[in-house]
Amino acid sequence: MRRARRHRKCWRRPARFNNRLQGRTFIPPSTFSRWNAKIRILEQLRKILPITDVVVEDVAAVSKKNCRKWNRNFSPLEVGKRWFYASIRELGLNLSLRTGYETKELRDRFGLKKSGQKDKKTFSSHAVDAWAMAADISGAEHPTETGLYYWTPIRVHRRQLHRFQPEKGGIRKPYGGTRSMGLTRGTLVRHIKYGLTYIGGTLKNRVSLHGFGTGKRVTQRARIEDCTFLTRIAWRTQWYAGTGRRHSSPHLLAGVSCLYEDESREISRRAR
DNA sequence: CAACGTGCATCGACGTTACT
DNA sequence: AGTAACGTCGATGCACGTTG
Repeated sequence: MRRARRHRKCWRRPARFNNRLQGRTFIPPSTFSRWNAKIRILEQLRKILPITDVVVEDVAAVSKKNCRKWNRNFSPLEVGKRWFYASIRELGLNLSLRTGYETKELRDRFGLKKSGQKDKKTFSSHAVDAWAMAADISGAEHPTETGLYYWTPIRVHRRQLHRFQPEKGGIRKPYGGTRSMGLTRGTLVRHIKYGLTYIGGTLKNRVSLHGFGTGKRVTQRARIEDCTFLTRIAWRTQWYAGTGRRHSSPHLLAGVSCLYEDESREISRRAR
């Protein structure tokens, strides 16, 4: 399928003759994407917080025996890590590393417990280790916030652009892709009825809208005229309030990212 | 033993269809 | 018009067997 496409004429395709690595190391695209996502989060956080240090739990790669060279130079984890660490330093941040064992010791020192239930979106299952490592650098004594902010990348299907099975008449319907009716998928929108949502797929001159917090499809037949376009987003974000502690500061509403401060202000104003 | 292929289950996204 | 369910597809992870 994709192989066939490679041989087709494609006048939009820009010249690719000058895309050699030129001394840079190769990172597999999927690896790059994952690590780069963390860097982008870091860059966003830096816009609203005075970050000076970054602590990372340095995970040991599963090494293949008798393959020292592979382990060092080719293991996606090793390559990704090296790229990640270098990127952090390039941002002008101090980078510290901790091993998994050190992290556990820190956790014990702070008297914190870790929960293995990763499906529970709680501080103790996802954030303790990060907090303990950060506290080791910053000197914090106990967690003051146990809420969680979830960032989920909005995924679009780019590879398959048509259904595999042709309709009657031999025409394959469009499927996936990054645009719906000329709009970029993932564009944040305010709909007359459904509110803060983002653009998903399309059907018969209508678009699907997905809830900003949950990503759940709320409608499939939204008219474009009913939408106010706000901005393009690459993540959906959701706030999980910590339990057993009241927040002194008015926290953001579920699903409202700090990137869109105007939006959240507007929404909390309405909620009041 | 590592490397690879295969089958299976699961998840989420997408577009269609049936029902109210 | 609104909703729910459905089938298809891509992505992923796992267990298992085969190969060299």
